[in-house]
Amino acid sequence: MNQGHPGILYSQAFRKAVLNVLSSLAPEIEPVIEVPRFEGADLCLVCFPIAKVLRRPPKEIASEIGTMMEDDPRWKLEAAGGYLNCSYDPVRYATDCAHYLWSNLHDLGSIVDRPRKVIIEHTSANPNGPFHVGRARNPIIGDTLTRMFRAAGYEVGSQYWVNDMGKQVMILVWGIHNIDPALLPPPERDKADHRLVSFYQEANRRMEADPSVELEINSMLLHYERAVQEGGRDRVISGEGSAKVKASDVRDACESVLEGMKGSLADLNVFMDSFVYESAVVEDGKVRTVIEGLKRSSLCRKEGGAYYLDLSGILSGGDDDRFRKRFVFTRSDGTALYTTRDLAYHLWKLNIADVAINVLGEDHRYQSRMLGLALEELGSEKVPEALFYSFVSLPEGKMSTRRNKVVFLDDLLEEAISRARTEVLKRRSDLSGEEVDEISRKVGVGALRFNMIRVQPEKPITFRWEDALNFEGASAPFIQYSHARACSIIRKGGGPPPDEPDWGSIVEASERELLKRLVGYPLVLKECVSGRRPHLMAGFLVDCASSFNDFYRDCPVLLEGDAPRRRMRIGLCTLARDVISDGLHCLGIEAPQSM
RNA sequence: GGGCACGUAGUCUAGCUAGGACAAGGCGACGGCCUCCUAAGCCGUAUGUCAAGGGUUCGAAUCCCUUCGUGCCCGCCA
Repeated sequence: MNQGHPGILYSQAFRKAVLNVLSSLAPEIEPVIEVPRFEGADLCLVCFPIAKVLRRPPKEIASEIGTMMEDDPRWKLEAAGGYLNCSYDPVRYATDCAHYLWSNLHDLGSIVDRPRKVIIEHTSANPNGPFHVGRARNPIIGDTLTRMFRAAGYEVGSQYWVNDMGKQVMILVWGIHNIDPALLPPPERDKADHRLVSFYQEANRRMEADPSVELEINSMLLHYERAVQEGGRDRVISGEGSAKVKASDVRDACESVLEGMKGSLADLNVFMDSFVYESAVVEDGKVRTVIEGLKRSSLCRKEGGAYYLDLSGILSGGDDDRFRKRFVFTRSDGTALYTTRDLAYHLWKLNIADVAINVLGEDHRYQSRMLGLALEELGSEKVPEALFYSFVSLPEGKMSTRRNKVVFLDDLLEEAISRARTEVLKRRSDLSGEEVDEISRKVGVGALRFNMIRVQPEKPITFRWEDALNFEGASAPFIQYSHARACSIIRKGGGPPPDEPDWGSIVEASERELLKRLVGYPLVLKECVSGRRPHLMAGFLVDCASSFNDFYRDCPVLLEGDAPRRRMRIGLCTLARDVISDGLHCLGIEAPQSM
């Protein structure tokens, strides 16, 4: 795992050298060594803390430590202000970076030596209609994280927790069985989720207008839960006055809508490893077991017939009676709630994984905290981690499926791909129709995913078409373009060098900068994974592409007359190509060979 | 009422977890670069009380406190 990474090796060596001198000067001090912001040095020793202990000027200490340190062929030292700057020998370091990358090209990401089982739950949107852009960050963050864990060597599975027992779904089911399709507007897309969402929307309208509809839906919900609990999937759950609905129809409806939703995910290069249905944890008795367990808790209280955990001693905040801190886990009629089923699911999940990560909208913060507390109360030694994201909003405000004030993910994607197509056609007249299609799709999907992942999840995003579909500057196409350029050079240069080139001919600053940049890949991936900060990869790849563009500008490859140097530069292109395509792969963005 | 987030140039963001040298990019604006490996690129110019105030520190965008603004949540809904 990252053995022999030059960045780590050099900084460890520098620290050791500093420590050697410091042991005689101020043995108790732990030196502060960091990477300086400005260019011109690779590391610096911050001398202010030492100055404070020794009660001498930092500037003086910096130069004194500098002169006391033994000469090392790997670097040059220079005192500046209160800092002792360390600049690596440029050719030596670049050569080491290149050699490291070349030797590890096929397993650059691996950072764990023993696989740990990780389950990442994400998306988990109610199966009642197409995805809208408001929650589009969820599958993108979740899938990106999954890909990164996998690249880093973890054993990882992504799970979609399907809510097939909630009211939203029952509204949809009621609608499908009670509304005449002829009365509905034609669907905007021939896809199950788009076809069926109109039933959901119309059912909502009828429910708001007619209280008896809501009563019927609630009753269906109750009968459905009993049927599932008792294994009676064939049982009729609807009442006298409305169309006959069987328990199994609910699951069928969910699966139909989900088929459509899976299609949207696949279009985004998002693939789930498994779908876990809520009804499954009810059916197999997990929910019942959880309820029994919670009833034994010292925090358990009963009011009416309902049971809850009293969390007022744990959760902070005001104790006004209107804002009770209760984790209710059974209704007075004895039935379970969503949170109870969620708890059962998590208990099972934590049992089969070392780490469980949930990608959740910011509206789930409170609930997620409650869930964690309930798990602890049940004696679970593990609690899921949560990665929260803020919603994508429209310039005019929040999106809502119910009120039909949405941008559908499918529409956004289609627009992105068609916008990409016009860009491709603008530049390339030599491509076949299929090639144009393929490049447009890769660029369109990439632009979309990049835009959603580049921002820290907890920061809000306002959706604007012109930003989302901007193909210039810090964007996926910018990175893909550099990749395509590298591919083109390699192709025209006769393919990647069969053997490791002699890196000794590296002279140009932009060659060295490119290598320094690229060698950061394993470290960035590690930070993305262990810090659960997938957005860092986006910025890193922009930097890589930018460094490659500098190299491209300064260093002709195919026109280079000196054969070893030409080979070395094709080697550099190969390294850049592979690091960029690995990084893009982590982001679920395809790297075109040509564009 | 309370809890939890967020606030960085016209605009969008990085940097904040682990405080360090003049706050880094993108878009937009303006001006340049295709007889040379893909101009989705490159070069240059202009733009900032890092929301405000206080504190800790040799040093604060970063840590602490207060205030303001925005969003989310506080159901025997999911």
